[in-house]
Amino acid sequence: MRVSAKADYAVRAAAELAAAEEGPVKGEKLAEAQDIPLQFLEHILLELKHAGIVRARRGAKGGYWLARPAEEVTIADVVRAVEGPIAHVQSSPPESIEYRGNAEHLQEVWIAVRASLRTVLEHVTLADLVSGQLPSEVESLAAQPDAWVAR
Amino acid sequence: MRVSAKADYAVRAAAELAAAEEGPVKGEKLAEAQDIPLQFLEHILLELKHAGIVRARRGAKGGYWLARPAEEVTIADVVRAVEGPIAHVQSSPPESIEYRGNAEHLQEVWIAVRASLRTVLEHVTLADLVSGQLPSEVESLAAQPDAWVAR
DNA sequence: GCGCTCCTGACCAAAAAGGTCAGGAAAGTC
DNA sequence: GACTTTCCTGACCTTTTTGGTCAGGAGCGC
Repeated sequence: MRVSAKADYAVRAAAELAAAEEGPVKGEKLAEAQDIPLQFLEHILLELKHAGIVRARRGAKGGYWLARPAEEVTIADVVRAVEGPIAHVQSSPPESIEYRGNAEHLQEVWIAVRASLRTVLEHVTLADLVSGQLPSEVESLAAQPDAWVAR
Repeated sequence: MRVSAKADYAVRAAAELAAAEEGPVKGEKLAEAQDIPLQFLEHILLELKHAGIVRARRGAKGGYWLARPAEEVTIADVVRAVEGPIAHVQSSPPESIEYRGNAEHLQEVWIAVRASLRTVLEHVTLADLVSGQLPSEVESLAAQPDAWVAR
């Protein structure tokens, strides 16, 4: 139940692309802006490209840009591109697991876990992230003082 | 963002303990009931014991039982005992991370992610899980047909 | 043709995941 | 007190994941 460095880097780089003016941004610039090891970032950007989230051009004046408008790319899209499916249990999607005995209802719990993650990740777009105008459900989750304390 | 086998096993074993009549339950019985490798399960139960969730006694008539009533143990308690803190980012808690540039608001997003996980994991108790009577917020998350389809 | 920048695969070390094995230490029974 | 049962613990193991680095190739623009 943790967020990997790779996913964190991917979202941060995507945020930089979302905020960029028209035209390609060099990998090096992204790496500097977000303090990410360049060569590692390039692998991440390649995965984002393969997932159809980003486009790229080589050569002078080359760089990366978002394949779609920032309003249409969610954080879930970016995270899935680099980490794979969200909230799998033992490497299987929760809807395909069958529990026995007294754990029968555990499936519903994991489904609910995934659904709750989706309500955040699928509703925040890169445009929201850059502007700081998060959707109201997300805003209110983050607004609870409780949410900021460790347990 | 996945649930490990260990966490899944831990919750399932805890559910069996929650459902058991008064008195200790043998590790072997738990392993059979939930189809978990016995020796692996014993390590997990030991961690649950160290976390104060479970108690144990050795010898004939020995076994494991819940240290607290099943109504007072949440799934979050069990998951934290074996997986550590929920929703850390790059091994740090989200409240302690500072983001720069256009990713500044990413912290709020990760905080919201953690909060949303907590609304499920901290509100479902072992008693809820065994009875199938999940809290209404959780029930309604799992009731959306959408929640059951992969993305 | 030359420099720039992305693209790709190979490689690497450390940690985590998911177990297994062997033996010791308590608790109960005879 | 011996014996059985069951938990307790650490060592060990293999495979995968994580978080990178390195070296070279391929396309683009001038």
